[in-house]
Amino acid sequence: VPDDAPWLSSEELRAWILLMTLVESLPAALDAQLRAAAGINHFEYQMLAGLCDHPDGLRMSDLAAFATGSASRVSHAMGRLERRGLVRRTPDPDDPRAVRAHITAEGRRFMVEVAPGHVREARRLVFDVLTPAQVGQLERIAGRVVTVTAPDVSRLLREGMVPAFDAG
Amino acid sequence: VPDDAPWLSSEELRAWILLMTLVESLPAALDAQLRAAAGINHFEYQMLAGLCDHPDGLRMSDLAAFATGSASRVSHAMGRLERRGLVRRTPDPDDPRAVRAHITAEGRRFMVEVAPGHVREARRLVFDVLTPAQVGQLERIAGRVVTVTAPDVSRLLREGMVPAFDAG
DNA sequence: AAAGATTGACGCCTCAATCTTA
DNA sequence: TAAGATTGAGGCGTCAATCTTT
Repeated sequence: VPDDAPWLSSEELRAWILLMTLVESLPAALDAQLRAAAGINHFEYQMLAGLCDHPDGLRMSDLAAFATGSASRVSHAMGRLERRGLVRRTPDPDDPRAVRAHITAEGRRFMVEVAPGHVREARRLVFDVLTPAQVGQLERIAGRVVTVTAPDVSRLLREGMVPAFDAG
Repeated sequence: VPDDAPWLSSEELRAWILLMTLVESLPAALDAQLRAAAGINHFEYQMLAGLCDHPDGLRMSDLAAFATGSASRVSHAMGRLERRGLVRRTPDPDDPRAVRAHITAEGRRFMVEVAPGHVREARRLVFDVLTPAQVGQLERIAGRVVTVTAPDVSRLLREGMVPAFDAG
């Protein structure tokens, strides 16, 4: 396998091992905090955060792109959140085939309660251990990789759809 | 919430969104490639890679630390791989309570076949889109975060236990 | 045919309970 | 009591099938 770079250099290998450890352990840590504090996982949090920023609701397919999940996954998760009264589904006014997802008043209260603890956890796990320069490097590195692993999200972000829960 | 930095700056937020997209999409992409090519997931691959580098086998608990998973997860995964003839379990010669996991000859042939495609995928998704400088930045950034999210792995790596499958 | 969405079966992982040996 | 490991139940996500509307 001559041209095709059969294996990684020792530097690449160290980076790879640490990256694999990161992508395995960081979601686990975020899930653990949210599960203990609020009984939801990080995917459900992202969905709620996205819905918080869209008072008119989001179509299920847009919510799926937004939270980086399949249509099926979003549908199942919406069912769980709906049972808890945190979200609501209505027909889409524009397209009769589509369904529009909304956050409820109770869901909003829930997020106001949960978000600060989650943000603290994000700081503790990531930003507190990085320098400002490293935060910039991380943004560019993750941006490059995501271009390949999640091109649709990459495009959404480049087009200015910035999904942020503003906690206030 | 004055002192406690209630939310993220816009730079931190961009980095966070991209990082979340990364940790969600990269494992999914690696799982997809391995599942299509070899019928295993990335966690099972990591276990097999670790066992490849240890001809005398590894205790289950060491294998768990190594692959960043719980004892239960490793036990279930070993059961699946054992059914396919890729690994073997023997009593540990030193500690009668412990179990030692080994890769079989068939498992070794399997990895020789599967590893190149997986490495190509790692290159395609990560290293091909990063500069050498960014690979170094990534190593340091991931190393910092992992210190918090997976301190045990961090310690193992610092102590020189470098788990690499050398493909040859 | 194809887009938007849902459903149920199956697979993997977590959690708590259990077993064995120290 | 605790360490090492296994087991089974239950939860979440994937996949394929399905339904409706265009």
